[in-house]
Amino acid sequence: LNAKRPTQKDVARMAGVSRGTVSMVLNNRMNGRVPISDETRTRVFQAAAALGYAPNPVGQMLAQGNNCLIGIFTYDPVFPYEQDDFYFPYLTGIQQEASEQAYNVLLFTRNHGTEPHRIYANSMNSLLLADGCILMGGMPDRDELQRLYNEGYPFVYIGRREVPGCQIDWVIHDYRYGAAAATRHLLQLGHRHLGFVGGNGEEPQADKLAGCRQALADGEMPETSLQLFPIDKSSVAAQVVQVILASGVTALLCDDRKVFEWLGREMRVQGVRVPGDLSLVSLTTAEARLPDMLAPTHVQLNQRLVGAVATRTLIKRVLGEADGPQQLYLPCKFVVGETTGPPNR
Amino acid sequence: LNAKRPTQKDVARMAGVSRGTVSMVLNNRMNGRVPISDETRTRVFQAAAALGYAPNPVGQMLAQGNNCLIGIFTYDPVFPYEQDDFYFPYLTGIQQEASEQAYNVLLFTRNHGTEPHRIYANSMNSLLLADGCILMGGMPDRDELQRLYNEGYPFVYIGRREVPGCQIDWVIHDYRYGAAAATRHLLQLGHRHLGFVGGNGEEPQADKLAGCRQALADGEMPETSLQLFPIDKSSVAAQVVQVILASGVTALLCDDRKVFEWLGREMRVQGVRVPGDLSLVSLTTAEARLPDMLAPTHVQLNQRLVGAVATRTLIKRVLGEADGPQQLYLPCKFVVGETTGPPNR
DNA sequence: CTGAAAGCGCTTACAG
DNA sequence: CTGAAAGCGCTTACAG
Repeated sequence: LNAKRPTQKDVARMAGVSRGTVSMVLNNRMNGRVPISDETRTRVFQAAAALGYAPNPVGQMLAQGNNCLIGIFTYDPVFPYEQDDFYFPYLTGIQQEASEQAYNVLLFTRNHGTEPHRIYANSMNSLLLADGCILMGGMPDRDELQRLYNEGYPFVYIGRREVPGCQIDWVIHDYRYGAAAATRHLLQLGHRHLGFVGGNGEEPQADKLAGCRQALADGEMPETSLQLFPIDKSSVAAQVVQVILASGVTALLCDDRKVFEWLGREMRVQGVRVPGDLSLVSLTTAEARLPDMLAPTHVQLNQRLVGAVATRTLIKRVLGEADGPQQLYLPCKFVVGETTGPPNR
Repeated sequence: LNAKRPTQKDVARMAGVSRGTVSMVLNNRMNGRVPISDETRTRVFQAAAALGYAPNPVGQMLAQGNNCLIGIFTYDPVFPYEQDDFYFPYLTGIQQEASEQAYNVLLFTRNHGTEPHRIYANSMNSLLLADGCILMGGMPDRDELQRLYNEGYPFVYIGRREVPGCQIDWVIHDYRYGAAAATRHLLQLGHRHLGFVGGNGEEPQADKLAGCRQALADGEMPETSLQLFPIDKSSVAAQVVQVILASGVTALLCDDRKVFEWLGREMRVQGVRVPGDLSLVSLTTAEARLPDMLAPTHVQLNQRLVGAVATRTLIKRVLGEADGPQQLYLPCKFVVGETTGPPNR
């Protein structure tokens, strides 16, 4: 395509030195103890500038074996786009931390067309270009995680994930705390019969459920209950709302914002009043997006922080500075909005 | 750190073939016309699987000279975070297109601490790891763009940017069209004296201004005017609003969403009614974020599309399939909301 | 102070 | 059908 880029050899020839010297000068390294003469140095710099030379990073990477590259791989489709505002704050945190530690960030989008998205495309690890990788996504392939772990490839999962036989690194919000706080709030308002609506049965949801149950137990109230309403992709909102209404619960803990909004919309359609007829809590960050929406009572996450800490942890792991499995719970905050109130019945 | 990863040589040894053969088999390439025997192939595959071998992409990149990597570099700080929802839709579009074309995406965050963010860190092109790069950001360094262009490094700017002596590639919304539509709308409502509030004087703003002026000229109304209210980082909202009110304009075209929200907030503080006292238009996508906010009259962008088209253009350029400068205007849509109405005076 | 050589892990003509 | 060699562009001990 373009005229070939100038190479180290060109600079060396022009400056009248060897390639090794060019490398030393440009990287400001003096390998033996004796420094290179100022006169030689300026000759090299001038030649580099004259040629518009910049070292080919690929050559450097190969020779040094260190790429200064943090990968991001997600098991979720990047699309549908509605998830952007959930996914991207993590990315911001990752970028920030990577930037501070002088790493670039590599998004492994390459095989994202293939369904499902896999790390071992053609049965080979496709993550090797990065020194280590941040993994995300609701439903990872545990076998892949196990294999990755056994191969010694450095990675950190955003979200708690248990892999048989391995203690993988993860960073995650303390969903358990958040769910417990939400449950206490509902108990204080006078609710006794709570519902929990959730989708997949992955660890983050288990943590939330555990938090709810613990708060109920700690509350030591007589006659409290927690009913589960499992949903999946085939669930119909109208039916789910009917089932919930018929169940006698007066308040609903929603696994995440998506469930929260999905139910909220349907309730409005059916004329169910929130919080009059039913109190509603989102166990992840939710926002009042439309002008006529209530401010949600929700557990506010700090995705930026989680992303940054995951990156810090990963870099430590890459550098061999992490001893033992890193499994971190980061704080989240319970925020009382307008979607919860005293029970009506 | 970890036990060293198995290398091509290990596979070759185990399978009892040469390194070249391993390469041929694993890449499913038959360089001469004669295929490699099935028996040899399975031996190689088995050895690779047994060792958990995956080719080191850095080696491949160096040998092939093609990295399948699209870079993203922005002159804007990634932070403050408020810009996330403006910046990220572009990213989504880039990712999508890169994914479809089997490219990975590299975020050049590495020197993002240094102020200002530069491509030529240590006077050397830091973008070389990617085959080509998408550039973004409000206030690029034109000298860098010129140098990049002259070196033949493939890049596409998101946003029109003129560089002396070069015809660089860019992809951009048709702001001119959007601004013209907004202006026509205001004229139809009966406004005659319009204001334009804008910050930097970069090309996108010039396009918007040109659109406004053209619509005014085409309207052929007597006694219309367009007043400019330039602002910068030191501008105080309260003062700007005072100046605007005193100026006699009845409608305001805001260069972007940030200006729109900044003025909107201040007007509410001062009790200026929108659109009663003043009609307000945002010339980029704006949303009603708070429950008691009006639906904005605005020009709706399609950042995802722009990101995707920029990526497509860049890849063509990288592959040498682009002939001549690529300078594309993509459609945007004018949306009438609640912040515009007939003038009061 | 500087140069020649080996090596990083791969691919690709070129011989056999 | 397969192997030996050169080359991608760099860095890093090692000699001088």
